[in-house]
Amino acid sequence: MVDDVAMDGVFHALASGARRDMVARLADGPLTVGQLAAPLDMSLAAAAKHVQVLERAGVISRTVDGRRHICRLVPGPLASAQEWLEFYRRHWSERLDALEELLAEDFAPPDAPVRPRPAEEE
Amino acid sequence: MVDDVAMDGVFHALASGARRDMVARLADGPLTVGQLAAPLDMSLAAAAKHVQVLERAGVISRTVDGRRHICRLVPGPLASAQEWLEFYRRHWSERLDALEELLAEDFAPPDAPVRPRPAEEE
DNA sequence: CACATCGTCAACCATATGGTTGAGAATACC
DNA sequence: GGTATTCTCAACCATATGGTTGACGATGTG
Repeated sequence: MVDDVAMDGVFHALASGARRDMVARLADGPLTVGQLAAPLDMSLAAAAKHVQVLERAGVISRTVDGRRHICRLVPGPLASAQEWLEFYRRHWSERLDALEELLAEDFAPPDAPVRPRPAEEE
Repeated sequence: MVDDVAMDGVFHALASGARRDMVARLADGPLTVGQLAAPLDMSLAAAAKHVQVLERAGVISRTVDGRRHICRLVPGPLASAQEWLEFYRRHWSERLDALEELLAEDFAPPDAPVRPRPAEEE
């Protein structure tokens, strides 16, 4: 199955706008490191590090073609992450309507009512 | 829709086994900070920090009941992450069969000429 | 009241992350 | 050959992360 550490890597790889942008554009086909870096507001070296993060997470693979490195999506890892979330989605839908009732009475501690969404900040 | 920074937070929140474990157990119903911390091999203070990360990402919310802090899942943010992945899943399925062929001939002969030129540029 | 429990907070430490620059290895082009 | 392009690598820096411990506020419980 999907070991825990690998999952860490995948989610961490996705925890950056720059890297998600790369994944998004990679979904339309392979791109070189330079092409991936182009639209990002950072040096090539910085972007290359992001590519490396994606690669180490297994989210992308690279093939070297002459002097350029061609990157492409690897479906598996992203699918694993998606499935992890999908699994818990069931619980949400199950709980979603029950949750309102639940909040009203079921879980209420013996001496204090629990309210939904107290909107507290900081 | 889902702003980029919020997405960063959600994926980062999920990029830790400890925090995913919390989410997993939270899917079965609300738990206190202490209950969330119990199975994890770290101090309560450390676990409380993880709870805080989840909370700031909007993945969970907390209500204070006396001296206990009760945490529950907030479906929205996780659903957003799931949808982000779901969107690109389409691209994967399109490319999935093409990829296998590509890999089959691209990797087989180590000294054969490098094959595909995906981006014909200058 | 005295005491245990739950959780936060602050200080501290080690390491990881995200960016920079400069140098250099390959490769392509003239 | 000489030069430009593509990308990696190493050094460096600032800040974030993930853990620790100790003290403390607030709340239950005897």
